[in-house]
Amino acid sequence: MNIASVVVDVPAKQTDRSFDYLIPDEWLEIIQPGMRVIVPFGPRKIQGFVTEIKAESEFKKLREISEPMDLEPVLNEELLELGNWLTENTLCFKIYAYQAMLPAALKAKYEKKVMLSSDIKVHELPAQLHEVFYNKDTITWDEALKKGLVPILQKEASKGNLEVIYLVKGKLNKKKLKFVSPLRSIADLEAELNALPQRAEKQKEVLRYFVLNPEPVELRHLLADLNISAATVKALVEKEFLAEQFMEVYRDPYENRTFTRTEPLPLTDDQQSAIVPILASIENKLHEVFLLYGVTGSGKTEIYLQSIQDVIEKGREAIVLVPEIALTPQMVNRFKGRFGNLVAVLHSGLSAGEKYDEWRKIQRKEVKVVVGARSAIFAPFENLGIIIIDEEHETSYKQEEMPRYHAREVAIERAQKNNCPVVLGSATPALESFARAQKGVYKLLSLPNRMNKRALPAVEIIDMREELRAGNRSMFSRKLFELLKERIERKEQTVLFLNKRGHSSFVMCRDCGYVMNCPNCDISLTYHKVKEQMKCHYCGYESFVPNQCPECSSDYIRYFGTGTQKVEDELGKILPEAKVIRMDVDTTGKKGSHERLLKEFHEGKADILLGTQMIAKGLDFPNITLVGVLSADTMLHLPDFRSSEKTFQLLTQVSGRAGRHELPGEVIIQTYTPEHYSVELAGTQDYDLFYNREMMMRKAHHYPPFYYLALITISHEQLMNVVSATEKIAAFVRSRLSNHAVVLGPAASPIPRINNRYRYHCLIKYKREPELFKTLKTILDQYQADPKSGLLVSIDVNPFILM
DNA sequence: AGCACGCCGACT
DNA sequence: GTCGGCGTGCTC
Repeated sequence: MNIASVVVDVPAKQTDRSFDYLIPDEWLEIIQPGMRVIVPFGPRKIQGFVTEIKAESEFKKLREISEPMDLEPVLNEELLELGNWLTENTLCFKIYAYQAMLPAALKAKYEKKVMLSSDIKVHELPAQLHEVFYNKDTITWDEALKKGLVPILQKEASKGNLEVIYLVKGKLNKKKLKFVSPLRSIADLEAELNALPQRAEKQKEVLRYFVLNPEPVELRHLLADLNISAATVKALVEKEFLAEQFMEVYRDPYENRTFTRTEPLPLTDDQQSAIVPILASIENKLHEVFLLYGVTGSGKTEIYLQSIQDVIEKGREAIVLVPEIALTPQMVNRFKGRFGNLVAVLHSGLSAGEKYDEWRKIQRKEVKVVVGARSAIFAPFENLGIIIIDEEHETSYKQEEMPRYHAREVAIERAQKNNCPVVLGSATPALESFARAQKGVYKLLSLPNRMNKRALPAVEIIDMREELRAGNRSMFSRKLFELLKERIERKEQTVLFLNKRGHSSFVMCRDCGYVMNCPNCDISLTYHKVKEQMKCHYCGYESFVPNQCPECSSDYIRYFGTGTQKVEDELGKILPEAKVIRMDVDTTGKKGSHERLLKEFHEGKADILLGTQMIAKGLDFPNITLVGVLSADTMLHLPDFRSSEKTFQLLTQVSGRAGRHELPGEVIIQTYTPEHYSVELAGTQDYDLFYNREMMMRKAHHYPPFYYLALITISHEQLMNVVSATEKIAAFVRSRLSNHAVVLGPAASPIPRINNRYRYHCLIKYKREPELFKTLKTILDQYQADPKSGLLVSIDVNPFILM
């Protein structure tokens, strides 16, 4: 058993398999499946994952593993297997699957260097190189490139005077601090204390400290607490009374915060009947998927908490997924408050190092619960007792890069392997989920009432066309304006929600209708006020803001669309006395600013919170009594079969922000299409009716949940080439699938060109096609193996964005 | 992905 | 005759 199968860190068709290596004797007992290793691969050294240990290999001329990168496996057996599942189900390279399961800090970085050969002295090299190798024996390849030294270095390398070496960086990246601890017994310390001369008062003080606190203490703290210098400690270390050592510490992002301990709350009858089946599933180690369908404010979180409590008591572990934007301090507090330091938190606001530390806590089994965004589904627990996905309908659970997985599917796969339940919670379940619950694939648990029977807020839908007809050209309806004023007088708070997606501010000429487009992509440029320029969201192209129309030279060229800044400006005009906090990508870019702004609002430092998507969730402040949605229908007309569903969900979520506490809430939804069922039914908050209506639409148009989808996108610099390639691919797919499947295309992608590459796609709608994955794999094999054609083919199984 | 190997055009 | 262009194919 001295051969390791290794998946190497080279994302390419030809290397998407394992390579066998000999394990050197010194590592024989150490190297295990799931560890990262450094291996020679051709002329360089790269990172790889050991997937298997075996006794024999087909391949004869095996090379040796250079060294392990971990002391213990970073992927356990279950995760290694999950990697295979991910690879097969999302059609990605194996290496991508493994990388997706680990914190970014564990991803290898490579460095190429030129090193002086051991038997060579600097003066034996050409004079030109004397300076660069003066008192060091390596230089980086980058430096050599910059200084134009590559040719001469290569010449010396061929003579054997220099060597090109490849380093794999990013081994253990733990934060270590210097600690001091006593090396002798307390009695010895006391003896020394008495033996020390009078003038060694400082040393005595240190000894006295350790007599009282014999545990290791961080050097920095010791020095500060006793007001002594490092020299004092050093003297005692030299006399071998104390020892210095480096110990791993965690960068704890929540270090300076205290969490108020909470106890389980008594459950309402509804909650009680919902939690019973979950607890039974935990008790019997049964894999079941529950859809916890509960209106906003119905107390889903308490069910999560008490289920987790039960899991922990049974010695098992829990994963809680929360959408990134809902992963607020409030949310974290609820879990930390209940389970204290048994909780690890993983979200994008953490630095790479902090994320790695949280992950280490999981790996070292120091925590029992992980709360995190999508990728937390890969937490390296070994004895999962429950997986909870809150707001399960959120589209952010689908990863849009490789591997294009959906956290819900991964959760179900992991839960199956761990014989534990999955709880999907939502007030507005994804249609797919609710349909499965209807069919009995998932078990439906309902919480139809808000806690303490508090009423859902009253929702009023305002027809903005009427406003226009009545001569109101502002973006605030008369009703909303009136209520806003009222709230300010009553010192109550308002949340204004701007649905910006798809309608970011663009520049348009009012005379000729000219819209400023990106020269590389077929999409309009977005106006950025901060930098006072136009920017392309897809390729990063930047341009100045025109003050004259390039087409007709009109001066009436203005930015259009309602960005948050614009709303803020207008608010300043019509309600100058209102204090507004704006939350969007511009104001929350800096780390911690999101939290700070919410805190300020919570403390009542503003009357109005104005924002986009990011304020739709988790906001639970007692003083919010009015919610205004400025334009409900901005994303209704996107080329996306889920746009109605998304609109309904978003409006329902936003409405739920109002009146969650004692004060009753009011909601104003402004729209240009009040008759659209997703707007209308969001007004009455009638999910069931919406579900029925939307299901009819989906059935009629052959969309999920009636059909599965797979999207093939092909791009090339030449339009002709994309079209013909897409035609070929579509024809091939048609020939291989049954006639129950619908193959649409070739069709231009909704964004027909990105970065000067034309994009065409082919959409497959199917129910049961055993040959489909094989077919898709064949397509990928053919085009990925042939990069010189210039064609890029990407496949998204169950796409969420059809662009 | 790198990188080496290899087979054709313009230079010391 | 060689230096170097980047097409082709391999990496255990």
